[in-house]
Amino acid sequence: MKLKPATLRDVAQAAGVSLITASRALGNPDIVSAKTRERVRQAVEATGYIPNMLAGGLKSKRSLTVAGVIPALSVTEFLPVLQALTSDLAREGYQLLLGEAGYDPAREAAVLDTMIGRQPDGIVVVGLVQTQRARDRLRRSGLPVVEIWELSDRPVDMSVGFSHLKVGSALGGYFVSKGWKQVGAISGSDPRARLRTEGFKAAFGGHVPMAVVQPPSNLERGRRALAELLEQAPGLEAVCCTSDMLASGVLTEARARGIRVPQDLAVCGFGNTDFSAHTVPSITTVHVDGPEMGRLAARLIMDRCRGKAVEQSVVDVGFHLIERESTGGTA
Amino acid sequence: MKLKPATLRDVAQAAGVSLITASRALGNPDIVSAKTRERVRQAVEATGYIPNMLAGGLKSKRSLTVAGVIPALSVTEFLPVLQALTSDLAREGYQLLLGEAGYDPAREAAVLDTMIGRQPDGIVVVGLVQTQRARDRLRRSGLPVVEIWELSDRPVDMSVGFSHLKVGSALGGYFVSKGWKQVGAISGSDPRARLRTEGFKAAFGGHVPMAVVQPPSNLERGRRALAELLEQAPGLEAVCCTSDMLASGVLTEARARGIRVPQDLAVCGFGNTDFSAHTVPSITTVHVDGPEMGRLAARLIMDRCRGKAVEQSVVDVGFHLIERESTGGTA
DNA sequence: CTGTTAGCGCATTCAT
DNA sequence: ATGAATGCGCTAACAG
Repeated sequence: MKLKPATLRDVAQAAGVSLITASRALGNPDIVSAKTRERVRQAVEATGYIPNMLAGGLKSKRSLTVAGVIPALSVTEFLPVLQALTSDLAREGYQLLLGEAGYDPAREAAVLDTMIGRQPDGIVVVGLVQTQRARDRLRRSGLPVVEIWELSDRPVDMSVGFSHLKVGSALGGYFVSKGWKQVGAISGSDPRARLRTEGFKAAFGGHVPMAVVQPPSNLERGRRALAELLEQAPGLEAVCCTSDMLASGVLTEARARGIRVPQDLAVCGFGNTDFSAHTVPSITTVHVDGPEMGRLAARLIMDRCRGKAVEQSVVDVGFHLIERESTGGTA
Repeated sequence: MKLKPATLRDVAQAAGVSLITASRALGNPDIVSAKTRERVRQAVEATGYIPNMLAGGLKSKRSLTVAGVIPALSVTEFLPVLQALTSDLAREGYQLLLGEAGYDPAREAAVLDTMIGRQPDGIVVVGLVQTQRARDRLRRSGLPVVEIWELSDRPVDMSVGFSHLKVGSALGGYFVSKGWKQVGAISGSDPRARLRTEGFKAAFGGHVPMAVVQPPSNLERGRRALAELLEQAPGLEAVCCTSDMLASGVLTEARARGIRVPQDLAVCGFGNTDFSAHTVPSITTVHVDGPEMGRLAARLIMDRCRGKAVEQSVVDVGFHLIERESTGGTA
């Protein structure tokens, strides 16, 4: 046990080579003789050397770090994205620096600033960057930036996502095609959920009874929201929820009240969360490919780091509706 | 839009002071005259300066970064911990560097090495550090390390958690006190779930029909596990699951089969996940305080960074059983 | 293939 | 209260 952690100088000394040779043996092994490489390897082992990436990054301008900013960790719909991002980056030796923006523009701007200060090699933001100031500072940083989970016609840099408005329209169109008239919406309060709900309502001329759910969108609030909605609209035939968890709450509350789904009430969710196929009845929902978005974001950033020109800076990953029992489907 | 991001030198120039005065105006504002401070502030604004924390950290040995290593992001039981950790750290200006160990000792060791290399001011590991080599290297790094979510009698450094074995024993004792004889267990395959199941089985002399669920522990696998268990033990009276999601799957499968819970089959889960109180029937479970563990870990690390001696290096946060309808309770 | 020189951007000595 | 020098640990140039 040494008091001072070993530095590259110690390794070089132990291996009997110069500092830079040791550096190359580790970072660029091909341009060093096999013998030297081996001696350095042994010296590393002997000294317990762990490279100081702060120093390396300062000099080389590559910190092998990517910043990820997410509205809230508690919102499980973002987890698949985060996970794909983390593991794809890790595979290339990059580590994720995590920040929570808390659905608060000022907080987001502050988080992005501290991120930039840590000199990541790229930044992934879940959602669109909200303040103009933050957008400017991101641009000025010159870093690759990917806004994810939502599409922007004018992204800070790159964008990977899907249209929430179109998701809502698709659901609205589906409800219309089913012939339901007395419909309702249960919507999360965040901007993207609202956007989906807007799209849905538009299919019914914009006038639809609605319950808004403050975060977190959990089972309990889904139950309460249905209760609320039924007071507003006792003849409710079908309800569109902005998350599968809310839909699951609706199923639960309906069951507790003896309302049959889908015979008395049709229900749909959003997210194709893993449980949604296995509830009773299974939940009709919209699938979006979170892992794919994470992977794409990782790829775009890696490509940019390696100087590859990115052909497409806005990627629409789309979505698709999955019809299940909760709206009369068979799956 | 400048091509080169502004450095402290640019700020100093713009403010008409020396580099170090600018540095102090930002990092140590009290020891600088109010006038100077204001001029520097304006220069910062004008230049769009964002401090390079790699450089600052290299010199000052404080990176304002804490590493967090988690088995898998997809395991939702760890999210409350992560969230509390992230937000508590953010409040003090620290950012979380996230790593996934993937339930793989070699991977864990590798992740920890790259973490150490990034010179964090502390490291939080969910679970016990698995390899001796990693433990040694962590010790040698001299960094504050908190192992969380599990207790260790011989932690690398500090430990905040609870005894999984005792959780199992408590559940076993509870089942015994209810007079159930034909009991079964549905257990996740990770070491901690197994430990809880061991504790449970011990209360029944160790011989209990069991289904082991590979990750992820989701609703579907809970359903299948019950089906499996019922083949082994058709007379099953009560089943103990290592997560609420599995328990929820059991409820679902039971309902699909016309098995009444709790009359025909009692069920318990683990984690007091937010939905568990609101399913029908509500799920008897074990509550552990994830956020508290996250907060404690953050506090221990912050304290250590500030040179405060930590009085208690192993903290047992305990747990408690919450009796609900799925085992005949009333909540 | 290897070594020498010179910084990366900042904060910690010292000095004034 | 301010400033000048020095070096954190490493790598990109260039040389040999």
